[in-house]
Amino acid sequence: MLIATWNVNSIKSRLDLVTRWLEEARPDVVCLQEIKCVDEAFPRAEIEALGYNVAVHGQKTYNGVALLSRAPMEVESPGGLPGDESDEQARYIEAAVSAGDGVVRVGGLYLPNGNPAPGPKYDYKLGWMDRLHAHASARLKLEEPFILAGDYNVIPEPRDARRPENWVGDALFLPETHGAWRRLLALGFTDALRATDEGGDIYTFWDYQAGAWQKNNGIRIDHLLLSPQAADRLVAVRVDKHVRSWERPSDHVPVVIELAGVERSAQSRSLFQAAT
DNA sequence: ATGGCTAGGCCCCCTAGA
Repeated sequence: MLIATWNVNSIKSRLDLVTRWLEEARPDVVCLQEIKCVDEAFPRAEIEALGYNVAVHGQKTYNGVALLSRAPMEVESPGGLPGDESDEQARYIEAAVSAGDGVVRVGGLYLPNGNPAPGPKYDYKLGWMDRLHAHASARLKLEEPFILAGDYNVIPEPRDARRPENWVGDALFLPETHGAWRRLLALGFTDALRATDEGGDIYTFWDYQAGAWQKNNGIRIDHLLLSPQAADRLVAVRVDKHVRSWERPSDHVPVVIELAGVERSAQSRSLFQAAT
């Protein structure tokens, strides 16, 4: 079973690339972030035509998340991250996806950027991370395969940036951000990429500006965190870096994991096969 | 990054991103 996350930076501007990548990668479940549209404006029919069920938690202009699944899914309603009824930003969606004779729970998230820090936006980021911690802790008690995937806007360590010195003082790299990230992992999550590759120079975002892509001046901020039951089944992780070189790309690229012991849909394929 | 792109909005200049 292939599960992916991708910040597409507007689904309307990126629809052609998204369909191209879905046909190429054939993931079973996809978490999309920054769709930047209301639910009604999501290009549902075009995605469904590729064999996906679609669940959307959007808003006008900013943010917005969606889940795509080949298998039937039961979506948590209403969307949004629990813990603050007054929060109107569309940044979290969760569903239980049927997988063989079992279920895989997937939470798709778009964690606030938080800049400039300090300030109200950074306070919102830290508050959001506190709420994510509380929600994740409750979900882990279910002892299910659970994947929290998305754009975390967190550079976990210096090796996750080509130029870490550029990020000192940034909301993505501040000590308080790192503390909240580590508390989340300490609940019992596994950072999927780090479970399979201890090296540096693995990035998921390259800025549009200043030739960042050409210089490989990237950062790793898109992550899949796995519950113990999911980590036990982790087979492989892949960053689809080549998508950044496509025409009119998102500034983020897809990250894909393969879980074993969960039946693959007939049309999906193994990461190992895809890599050859 | 002192912000060099990119996207959305009601839109010819602003906000936001990371």
